[in-house]
Amino acid sequence: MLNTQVTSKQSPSVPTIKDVAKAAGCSTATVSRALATPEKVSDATRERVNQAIAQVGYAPNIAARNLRRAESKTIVALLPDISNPFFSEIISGMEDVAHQAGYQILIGDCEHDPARAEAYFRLLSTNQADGIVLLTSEIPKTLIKQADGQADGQADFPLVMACEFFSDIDLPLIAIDNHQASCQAIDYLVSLGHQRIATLTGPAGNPICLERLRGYRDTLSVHGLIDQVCVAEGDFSFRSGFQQGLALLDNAQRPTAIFCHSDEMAVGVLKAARQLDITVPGQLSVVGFDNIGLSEYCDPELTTISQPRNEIGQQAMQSLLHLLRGERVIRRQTLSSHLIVRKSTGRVSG
Amino acid sequence: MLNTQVTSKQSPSVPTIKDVAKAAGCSTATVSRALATPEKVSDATRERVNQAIAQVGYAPNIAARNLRRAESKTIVALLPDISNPFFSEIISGMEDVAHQAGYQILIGDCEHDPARAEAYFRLLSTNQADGIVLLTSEIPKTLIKQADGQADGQADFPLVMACEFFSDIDLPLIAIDNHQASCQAIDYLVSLGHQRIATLTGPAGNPICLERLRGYRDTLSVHGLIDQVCVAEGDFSFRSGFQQGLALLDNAQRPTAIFCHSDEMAVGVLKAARQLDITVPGQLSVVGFDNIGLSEYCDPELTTISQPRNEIGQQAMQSLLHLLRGERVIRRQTLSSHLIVRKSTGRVSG
DNA sequence: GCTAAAAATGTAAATGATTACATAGCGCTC
DNA sequence: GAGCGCTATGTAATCATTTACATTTTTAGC
Repeated sequence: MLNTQVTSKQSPSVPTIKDVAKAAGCSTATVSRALATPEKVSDATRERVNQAIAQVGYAPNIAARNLRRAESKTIVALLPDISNPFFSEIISGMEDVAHQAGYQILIGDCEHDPARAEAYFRLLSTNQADGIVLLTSEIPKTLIKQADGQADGQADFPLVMACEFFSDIDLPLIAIDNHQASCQAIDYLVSLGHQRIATLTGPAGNPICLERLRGYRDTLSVHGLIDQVCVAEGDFSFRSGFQQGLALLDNAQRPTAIFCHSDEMAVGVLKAARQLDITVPGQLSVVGFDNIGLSEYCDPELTTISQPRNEIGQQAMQSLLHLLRGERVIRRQTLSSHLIVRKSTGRVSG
Repeated sequence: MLNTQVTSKQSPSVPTIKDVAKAAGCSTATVSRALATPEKVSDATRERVNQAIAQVGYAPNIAARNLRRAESKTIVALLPDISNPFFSEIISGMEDVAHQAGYQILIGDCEHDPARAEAYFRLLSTNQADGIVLLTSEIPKTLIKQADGQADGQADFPLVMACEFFSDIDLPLIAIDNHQASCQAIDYLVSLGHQRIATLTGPAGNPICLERLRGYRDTLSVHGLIDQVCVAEGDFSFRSGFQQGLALLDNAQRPTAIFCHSDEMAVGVLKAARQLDITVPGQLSVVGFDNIGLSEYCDPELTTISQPRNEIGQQAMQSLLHLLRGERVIRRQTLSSHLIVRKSTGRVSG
């Protein structure tokens, strides 16, 4: 008689739910239930199953589970540029909540390339992702329109926005009040005696920058300074801060204060001022935005607006999880920002 | 007769390979082949299949594919701290290569927590990830030991290290020569006349820091300055640079130069010097490490060591892809770093 | 035009888990 | 002790794709 105990599988292949069932002396259904809905299984069986799992070293095959359940337990965090430290704390907040709920975060770095954004959106339709937290408005709007095509107006498309938003598409949003934050910064500068206040925005057309710009204009208006409006456009980077800083400052009629839409641009402006021998805050006040780690360590330390980044991330993920459970979601959650006064701002010089 | 044209599925559910097969008038196997191995299908059929795919709007279900192929096309990039901008460019390099080959990058932020690292390693055994690029040595070594348990000594475990490494575990590694880079920095400082040169390292025991420390010691030794060795320990952050900077500098016998193991720590040291009214580079020279974006924008601009971060990422991913294909892999790839001299270093003052 | 080899295609099993449905067992009531 | 309801469990279909193997068709050589 031949050896009937042929090794049915070549190597000690990774154990499946069948192996557990065999070891526990029950069916695969019971094992599955013991894991997914322990309360539906008798104490004795549950105990046996758990021992069997430990004994054979079982770990569920997630691809199989995902296939059957038609979900991936993966959330895409879509952002414009991973090298911007602004996002890391938001991601961190998202991960806290996501991991708790058994979800993973896939970071989608668009690098300002629409094709990348599209690729990440495609993950939704191929069941590789269950939802998206959108941290940029720099993507083709068609991606959302086609995805969001619900007749009832109330999108149940699993997408929430954080920080950034679209002016013409209504999606659940977690963000600060950019208009108000901007007003606060300009008010503060005016209170220091500044009259020629410039602002250095992010990319043209970016809705949050437009909000901030509106706050800038409104506040100047309130103080009768509307004819002093002076706007330069950057892209949030050190480099654009430096370049636009030079352009704004190398000028007899130069501003006495610059309100920047990111801390990195503010640091670029600081460098431009140094190069032109303009002292900060003596001859120039600079305000940043975001309160990234650097703002405490540059010279001079940066006056800036702080966003509750971790909380934004948490809330965004929380909202998305609600959406995924089919629950209704708050359309707009506004978290509070605040102005942090450090050393880069001062009273206007004679 | 009843309406036989009952909608077999409730909603216009997402099309599967069966729908394509039906539309193209062939079997699912042929459709699958037309996609995976087009050369095995006749021109006419391939054409019909492609049209059918476009017609029904088919996209393959990845979970099913992953299950069947027992792979995930996902690579984990495990790093100690996502908020460190040093990593973003490496990730970017990894993504370029990975996407080209049809792989995704899952960023695993360990946040210095071993449990997180373990969770990401578990993705391997559950088929949720195909390989790991390890960018930190701050993980429990047992994770690798148990995973790497191959008798032949030549690990075919799908893991490569980049930048960081273990002193006692031999894994494929892509990195610069930290010892040499450190020698170069110290040599340069000595050539400027410095004798009391301190070094501010990363976390104690970190192998790359030990390498750099060795270079520091060796070079001082060569110049007969071995009795001037002065070492402080940080953790790569702004904050630790500032604190250790104060400790090193608030002292009559203070060093005239500090070699920091990260740019952020160097910027922290700059702040400490400002606070103590020590001019840089007049009374103190500072050298950083990594050449992150900030180093051109701080004051003074930072002399630092540049690592080819994008290339490191590319090579690391390339090596991992080789491993995954079962090919042999270069155990150690050393890329070249170089010293970038800016404004934070100068001749020692009388 | 026949045959063998090669190419193209189809059939059906397999991947590993979940779950609708069926069934068994038990305790309880009347 | 028949009937009911409840819990616990098993059976087998299902998810969407890939692929070994079988079968058919085409090509080429003579």
